[in-house]
Amino acid sequence: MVKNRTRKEETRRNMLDAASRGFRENGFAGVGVDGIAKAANATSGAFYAHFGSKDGAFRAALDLGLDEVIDGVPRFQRDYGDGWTDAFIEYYLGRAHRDDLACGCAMTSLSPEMTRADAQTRALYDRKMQTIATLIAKGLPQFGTQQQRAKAWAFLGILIGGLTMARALSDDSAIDDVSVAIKAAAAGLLKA
Amino acid sequence: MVKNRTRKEETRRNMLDAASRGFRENGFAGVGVDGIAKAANATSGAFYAHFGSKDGAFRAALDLGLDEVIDGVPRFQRDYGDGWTDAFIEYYLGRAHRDDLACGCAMTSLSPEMTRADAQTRALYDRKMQTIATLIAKGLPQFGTQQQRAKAWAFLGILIGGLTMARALSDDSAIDDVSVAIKAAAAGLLKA
DNA sequence: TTAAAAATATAACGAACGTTATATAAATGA
DNA sequence: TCATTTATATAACGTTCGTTATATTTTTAA
Repeated sequence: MVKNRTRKEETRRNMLDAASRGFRENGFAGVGVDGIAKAANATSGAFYAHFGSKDGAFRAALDLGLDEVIDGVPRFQRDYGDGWTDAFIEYYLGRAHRDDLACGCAMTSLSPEMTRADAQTRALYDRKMQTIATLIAKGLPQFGTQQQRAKAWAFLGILIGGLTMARALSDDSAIDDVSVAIKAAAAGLLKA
Repeated sequence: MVKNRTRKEETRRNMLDAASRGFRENGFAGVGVDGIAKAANATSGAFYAHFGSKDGAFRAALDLGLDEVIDGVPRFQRDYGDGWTDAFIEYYLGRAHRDDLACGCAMTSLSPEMTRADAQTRALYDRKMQTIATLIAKGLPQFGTQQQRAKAWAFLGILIGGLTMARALSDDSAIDDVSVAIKAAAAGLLKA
């Protein structure tokens, strides 16, 4: 029983990993069920047993990806204290995260896909993004909850847009210009 | 000769329009050559005669889409003078632009596709984005060219990320919260 | 050890994919 | 008007798409 549960869950985890990478790198329409299954050393049969549909797998990947943010933000807040936003900005637009298309933040890679997602998936996105905004707002110096929340949304917006733009560019010095500018502006808008 | 040229160019324009809409709404992988051709009341034969490949059509759509920005920014600057940035922000995150997935700004809809585009297309993106940044920087109050350019990049980043997030959300009040917050932050980062 | 159940693999479906080759239609220049 | 060129349509290529049905393997419970 334990062995079975372990084996089954490992297959699922491998496929969820492959789906997460695939959807982030290639978008929902850019990767196929067979491709995801093959990347996880499995087959489409196992894929459908676990996720029911391609949309189901995308939803699971989105769920996991946004949970990584929900887990990550409090970790930054715990590890860096008041300077957590600077550390987070540095990480988010740093080279390592910028270059990691397959495992980077789900907010940047999957948000553009939401306009094409089904209602259930979009509802999930809404809920998780609200949670993320709340977590960020709690970590900002208090100027009243409303202003905190507005700054949290702006913070998310500039990070997502900045990373998207930096990744879209090819020229190294342009990428650097954008990264530096976004970092400064993201820090600045929290202080204002 | 004139009639022929007109007819040919009209077919091309129809297909370029359909490609622009299709790629923005569904992403590069989310729409097919036959679908684009059919949406333009044409066939794949004409498509390949005009664009050579699907990548070629995407490149043409990107080219046109970023040119719309390159034409639009100076128009805002001419029409609104010093207040052009506020007008631009209001337009960019306004309901009409937010809801118009098919014809909205190419920067927001196509930037996420660039990581998967070929080298030629990415080089085109680089060039046009530099042009756009320059146009925006020229319209900002002078604090030295370097700071202007940094602010231009940050301005683009927060608009792209903010619009992406607003479009990704489903709940109307959440969309409103994000839009309001992004508008204020975008205006604020230019004044700082 | 063996029957029952659960997990995974295989095979097949019609449809759509990007692309090429060829056929038809339209426009051009003599 | 009539041959020639150009633009567009049609047909077909092999491949991959998401999904289902069925077969096989693995695990579980007795």
